[in-house]
Amino acid sequence: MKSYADQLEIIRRGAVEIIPESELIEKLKLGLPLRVKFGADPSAPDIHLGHTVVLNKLRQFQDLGHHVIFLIGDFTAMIGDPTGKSETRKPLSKEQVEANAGSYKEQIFKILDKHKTEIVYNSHWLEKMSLMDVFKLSAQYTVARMLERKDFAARFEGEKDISILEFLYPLLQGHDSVHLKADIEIGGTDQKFNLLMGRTLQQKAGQTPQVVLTMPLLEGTDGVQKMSKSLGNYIGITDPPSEIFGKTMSISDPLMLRYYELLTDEPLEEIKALHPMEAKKRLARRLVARFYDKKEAAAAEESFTSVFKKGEVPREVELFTAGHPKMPLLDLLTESGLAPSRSEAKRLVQQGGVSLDGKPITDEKAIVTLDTEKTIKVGKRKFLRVKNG
RNA sequence: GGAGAGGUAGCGAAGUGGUCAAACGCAUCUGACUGUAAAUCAGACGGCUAACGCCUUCGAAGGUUCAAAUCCUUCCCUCUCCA
Repeated sequence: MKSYADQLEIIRRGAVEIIPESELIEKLKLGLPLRVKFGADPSAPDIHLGHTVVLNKLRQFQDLGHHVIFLIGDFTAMIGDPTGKSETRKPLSKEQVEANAGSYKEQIFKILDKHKTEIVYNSHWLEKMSLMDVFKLSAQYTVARMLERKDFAARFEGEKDISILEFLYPLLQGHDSVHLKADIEIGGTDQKFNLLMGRTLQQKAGQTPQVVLTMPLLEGTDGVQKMSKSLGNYIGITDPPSEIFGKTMSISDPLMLRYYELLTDEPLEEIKALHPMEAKKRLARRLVARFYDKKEAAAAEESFTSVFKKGEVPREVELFTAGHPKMPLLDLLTESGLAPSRSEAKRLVQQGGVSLDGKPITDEKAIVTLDTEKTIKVGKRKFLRVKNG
């Protein structure tokens, strides 16, 4: 095992806060594997770059010889979002949770070391709690202190609803730490309050409180809001190489630097010296290589260059088989899923967003003859090959 | 339990009997310009129709009216103050 000072340096990189660092040092000095907890919400099984910020940190812990406990919050996911306002937190059935958890496992091992990861489900212990247990847990914290959480405070001020259940979530998450005897818990900065709850409850349970380590939230491709699937501003780690490459290329320059900072360990000064586009390509290559391999990365770059520099059609384009040899363009667009409705399809055509074999079509009444295979392009990056079945 | 305020399209927010498929802003989409960047400009932004137009939307269900997001009734939900 590395010296505690070396470990600390690695752990610090990218972290927003280590609470408190002195306790972390003490724990590291013991020279024993620490129990590093991370809780995941299984409602969104598609892992994106935002999640990888924390996963990378977990991987570092593994490489340093520590024990990672990957907690799947299946119990809370089955209850969902009590306010009913968030689309992303609908209650999930047991089957859905299981399916999501399965796909989670597949994905996290693109980053984590399978052999050094313990996966646990909080339903295993939360399900067994009696009402009395819940009462006892509730009695360990007060509403006043609960309102210290920024998000609660804001809603309280703004006269928005806060359900009682929402007060229970942090308590349950803290209780998970007690149950797992966590030494360290990692999470995004938005989780700070909940992570600290673990410390409080562990202390009351007579345990040495966990050290809290928060990582920054990664902004999505829009550069403003945090990356999330529901906002559609994400780059998924299971996205095809060309998508990862393309999405990365379309982020803004400042955002690119942010991604370098949080997703790589390259020195930023070096990156700033490059032409922004070169730097972006390098980032895109690195990301594809991380989730696939170098060969895919090179192929994605080549394809990107040919499509957007030379205006060619990408090599791999999905094929749609039409039912007729001759089809109105609008039907073709809607039936193939390129447009959600005829009105939308018409709009796209009228606005010059549709082209067939490289030729723009602005006549919304156009009929497409499918004697040979044709390629439709919609917008800047949607391609589809169509042929008559 | 009492008094009051409110629920409008993805979000925020106008609209209080017809001119409302519903102002405006944000987000989104398309085009131009570019480095598929940013900024900017132009346009679109419920569905169906070639089009006149038709159909479905303003918490839910009924009702009044030639006509309702707007008025009435009941219900559901949120917030504030009082108890």
